[in-house]
Amino acid sequence: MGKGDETRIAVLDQAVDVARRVGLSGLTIGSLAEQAQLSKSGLFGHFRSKEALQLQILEHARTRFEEAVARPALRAPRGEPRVRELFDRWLRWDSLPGGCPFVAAATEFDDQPGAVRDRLVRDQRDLFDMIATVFRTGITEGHFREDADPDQFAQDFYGVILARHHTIRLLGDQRAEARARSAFEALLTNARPTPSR
Amino acid sequence: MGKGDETRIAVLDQAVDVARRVGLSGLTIGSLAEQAQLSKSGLFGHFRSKEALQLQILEHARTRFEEAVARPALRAPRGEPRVRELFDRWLRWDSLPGGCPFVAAATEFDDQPGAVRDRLVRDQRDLFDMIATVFRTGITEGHFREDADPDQFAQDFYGVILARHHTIRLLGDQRAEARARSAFEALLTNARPTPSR
DNA sequence: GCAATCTGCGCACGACCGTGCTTTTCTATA
DNA sequence: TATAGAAAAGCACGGTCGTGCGCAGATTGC
Repeated sequence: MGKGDETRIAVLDQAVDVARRVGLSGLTIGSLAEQAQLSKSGLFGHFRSKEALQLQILEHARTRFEEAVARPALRAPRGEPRVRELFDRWLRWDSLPGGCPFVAAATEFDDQPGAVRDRLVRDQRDLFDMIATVFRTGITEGHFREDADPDQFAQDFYGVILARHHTIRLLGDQRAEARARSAFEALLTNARPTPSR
Repeated sequence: MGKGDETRIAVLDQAVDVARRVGLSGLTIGSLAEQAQLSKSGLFGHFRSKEALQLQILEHARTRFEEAVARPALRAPRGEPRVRELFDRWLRWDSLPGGCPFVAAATEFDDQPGAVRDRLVRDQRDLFDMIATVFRTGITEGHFREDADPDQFAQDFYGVILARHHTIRLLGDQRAEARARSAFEALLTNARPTPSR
């Protein structure tokens, strides 16, 4: 890895953090260069356009997410423990300063067609698929009902995270954390097989 | 109401629609003027700054929300019917082109201190309080358990709406609507008194 | 250790931003 | 209908945005 890639990655690291706070369009090349102690054109040279920069930021964020949330969760035992681990790590990921960058980006770009949006859609779809897949391991393990709907669970799961995200970030209400966990427990309870009597 | 107020309100009407799509900062005075068939300075004259414009947009959006969602819902019978009516109307409100403007604004400003954010916080808090209050009528009516937590319900309620918002707007998955309704039913079921056996 | 390539800087550009000031056009009232 | 006042336009400003070009210095492969 040459010097070029080195600084490019350093820039992306910072950029992801900035994107958490101000989003992908709020982010400006000038201010990013300042933070990275680079000239505007010096930084710009590494990416050929702002859109390319935004795409690389998304890619970088995804890598980070996989390292911090997805991959470790998949190492937990199949079924409910894995679902729990996923939820737990997701909350921690969303608790980093600025919150989950995908949430910010999704709200920004859901009405702006283009390559960034396309990429975002792909990532979001993968996220949902992952939740559903992890949930399915719980069905085959007998932790959850046979007739439970993994896609329904995925959407509900994400809703719990989003509600906590909004409540904590905007209202600053720390009790949102406990409520999210409580909502998650309710989700699991509803998914479990009804005890045969 | 003189001519001034007339056009000011017409501008705000359009501005709320634009804000749904691009948010409060994405919105620009120039493009807004073009849409309203006004000169940039002509439009600007009605608001003394962009921040003032953003604040008035929020106020206008809130008025619209109250007309379309809050007030009509409060006319439904106390308890579960009222909760249902609230949910139903909320979904319809979020289904307008661009989605709920508060969701967009909240994500934009949750990290940008200032008057806009302050206003947003107030509105969001009122929203949550309203949900909780409506839910409480269900407790006193005996539709919901005595020990149910209205604040928990409010956060869960909002989570269902947010998850649908994201899934439909970004992924374009129309099944999200049905899943949201299903999640809402589960919320209600969990809140009902356990049948005495 | 030299040469070639790569990295970063300085500078400038055109576009658009929010915002004022001045002038023209419209509106409402006496 | 004349006129005071409101509404809108015209124009210009300083600033910042993304982007391009040419050059100096650093890095790297032989």
